[in-house]
Amino acid sequence: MTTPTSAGELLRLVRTGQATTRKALLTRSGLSRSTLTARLDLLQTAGLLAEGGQEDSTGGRPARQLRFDDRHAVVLAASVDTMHAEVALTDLSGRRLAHREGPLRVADGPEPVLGRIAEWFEAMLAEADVPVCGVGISVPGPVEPGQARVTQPPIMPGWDHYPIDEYLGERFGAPVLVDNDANLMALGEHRARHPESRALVVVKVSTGIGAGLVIGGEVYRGVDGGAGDIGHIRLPGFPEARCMCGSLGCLAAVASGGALAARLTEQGLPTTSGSGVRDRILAGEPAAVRLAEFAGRQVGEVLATLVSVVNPGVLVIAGDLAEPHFVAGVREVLYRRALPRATQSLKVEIGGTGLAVGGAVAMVVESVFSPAEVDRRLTTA
Amino acid sequence: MTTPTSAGELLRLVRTGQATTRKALLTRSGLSRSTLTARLDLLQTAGLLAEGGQEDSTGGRPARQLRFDDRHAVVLAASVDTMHAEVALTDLSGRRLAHREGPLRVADGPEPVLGRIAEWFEAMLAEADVPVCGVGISVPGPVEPGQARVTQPPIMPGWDHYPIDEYLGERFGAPVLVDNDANLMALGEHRARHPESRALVVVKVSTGIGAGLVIGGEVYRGVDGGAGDIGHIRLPGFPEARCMCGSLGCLAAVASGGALAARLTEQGLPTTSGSGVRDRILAGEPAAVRLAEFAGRQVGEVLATLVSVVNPGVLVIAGDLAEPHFVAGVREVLYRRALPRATQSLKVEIGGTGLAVGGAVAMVVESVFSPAEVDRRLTTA
DNA sequence: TACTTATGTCTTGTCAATGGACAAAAGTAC
DNA sequence: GTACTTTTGTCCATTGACAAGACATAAGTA
Repeated sequence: MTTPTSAGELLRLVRTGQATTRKALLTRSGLSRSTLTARLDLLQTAGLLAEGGQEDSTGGRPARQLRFDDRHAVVLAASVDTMHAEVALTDLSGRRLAHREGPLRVADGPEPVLGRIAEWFEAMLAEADVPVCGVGISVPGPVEPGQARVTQPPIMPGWDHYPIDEYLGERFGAPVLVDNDANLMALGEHRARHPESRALVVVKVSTGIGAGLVIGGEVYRGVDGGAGDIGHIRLPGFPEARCMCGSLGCLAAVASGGALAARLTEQGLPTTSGSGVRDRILAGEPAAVRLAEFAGRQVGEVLATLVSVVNPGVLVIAGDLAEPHFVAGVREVLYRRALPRATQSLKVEIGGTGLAVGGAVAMVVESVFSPAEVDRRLTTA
Repeated sequence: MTTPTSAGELLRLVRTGQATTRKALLTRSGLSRSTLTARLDLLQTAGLLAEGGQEDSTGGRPARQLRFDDRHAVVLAASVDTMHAEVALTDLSGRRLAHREGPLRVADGPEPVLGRIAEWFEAMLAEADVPVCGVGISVPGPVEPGQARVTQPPIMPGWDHYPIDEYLGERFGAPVLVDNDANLMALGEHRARHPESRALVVVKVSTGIGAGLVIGGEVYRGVDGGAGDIGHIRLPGFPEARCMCGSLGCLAAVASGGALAARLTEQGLPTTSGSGVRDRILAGEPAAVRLAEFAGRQVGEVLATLVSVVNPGVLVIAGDLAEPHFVAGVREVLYRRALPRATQSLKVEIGGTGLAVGGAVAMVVESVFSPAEVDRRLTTA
């Protein structure tokens, strides 16, 4: 059913901006006009496709633009972080229609956290009365591929195998998708800023350290869903650094926001979290700046290998420590340790905010409006 | 043309062993019997498909087996290594019909080396009179994706951009495909021993050090074709080790066969190449064994990060140094430095011989008999 | 007003594939 | 040897998707 010219595929072409007029779809799909019209009619009556403005005329009648009807449903997305959470109600293009955020301790366990998130969701929904097509949640822990549950999270006590999908699914009557924050940040960054990149890596450095990989346009998870798990690689030379995972000398125990907070506190500058470290760095406190560069270099040691192995086009540093001093440390080691071949066309960037929420929206929209799913709904309806 | 049930796809199902009887193809493809018969007839008259033996009866007429006619053409494959080359004439399943090998210095330049390889090819062809469907060459240097030429090879003087495909293509009247040895070893290992693995890494440790990745069944090359290029990551702690790439402290300058040969020579045990080092290790010479374990640990440092990033199911150590002492060093560091999550289901193995030749054959066969290519030929013929 | 380009809507023909019906082949069970 | 089962081949009418045109509008520019 899902051929390269099925209705679902056509919708994908429009949705991803690869073809936004009937003319473009005609040449791109190779379909005849009659067939194309029939398909588009189906999509339009299903409310998936809408007509937009007009192209500039090239001498004759201007082409009418087609757009994915991104207003006929909304997505609920949430990013749960260690000490903080953020939720958004977006249209299907990821535009934010409403937003909430606030302190929320993931360590309090799933029900308090998800309860608060559900309250936020409901408050946002009260404002706009549109059906919810899906819920996407970003969590700071490992998620088994395809499951909506966290497994053996190091910093999420009480969450192990908690049925996040059931809790939220019953409450909002929509499919619930969950993934790890680094994965979703990578997905969000890819879709929002580097849709053409064949390989992109996001490294999140906050309380912990983790990487997300997007390869060939899809999140790469590895065989056990552990790909990108660089936070607990043991660095040589730090046998005394105790990590919250229980080991000694982990990268996260040396260079994460949590580790730097502890060091600053030792040095008489009480700091409790990665965002506290960030504040001190941004304020220009010398000790914090030195530590940021140091941490950047440590992470850079690992990223040099990562870049040599994966050879990505884009490397994004995100999270609390994603600021110029840290990134300078990363760059310094990266360019010293990795081959020019791997770094010459590499872009190293600082990530924006809201990446995880954006990735969660993308995950939901691409699942709910995948060509196969769209075709299925059109034929059963 | 290439639908999920086209003749080419059917051939692929048979070739990869996913469906080897008409019955199986029927249920698997969902085609009607008439259509399936027509497709199979096409493939049979084109000489691509042959009938094999019979399945065991399940109470009635036993199903006849279908097999890819792996005798109707042959593949010429060659693996060029630094000091040695190996060629094979194989059928389309990769079975060796003839074989040659001998010392051959890649540093002598493309024409002497390719000339000798072409002589071997011709000698082997004289024995069996079957058409050549393609030529596959494995080289110890970087190959631009999709090209049949080496670019800026560190250890192949005179080969830069040499048109290998033209030289051999004119001589044998068949398409010529070229790829890096690590990539082809990974492909060969995947196809021969781990066809189900979703992510497999081969690390070749001989004169140099390089890794090849097979992800989702295909060779992963990264954005610039540099993926797996771990030989010249600079290790901390070896500022004096001069590498043939011109840098200092590269992994290859510390732990490759070439580096160990130099160290052994310094210690009064003259050794010229990686295979010389191998001989001394296998002979149990204490200095060589100690060095092998040392080198294994150094490579293990890098592989710990690789395994954490890629989370492969299989890690194969191949090349001159692929022997138990070296691998013990790798394992020791790997399990100490990487997370259990990444290593618990990881198989660490020692690679067999002839992997690169096997990979070269697979590269050729899969290119020449890809569904798209098969469909194209059936329709034009 | 003439021309150009984009789009919608018919009709008709083509072609691939289905779905049976019928037949034959090649085993097993007794 | 006979009855039954299962696999395979073949023929043919029907279906359904699509292409290819023809024709008609729509909506701009020169």
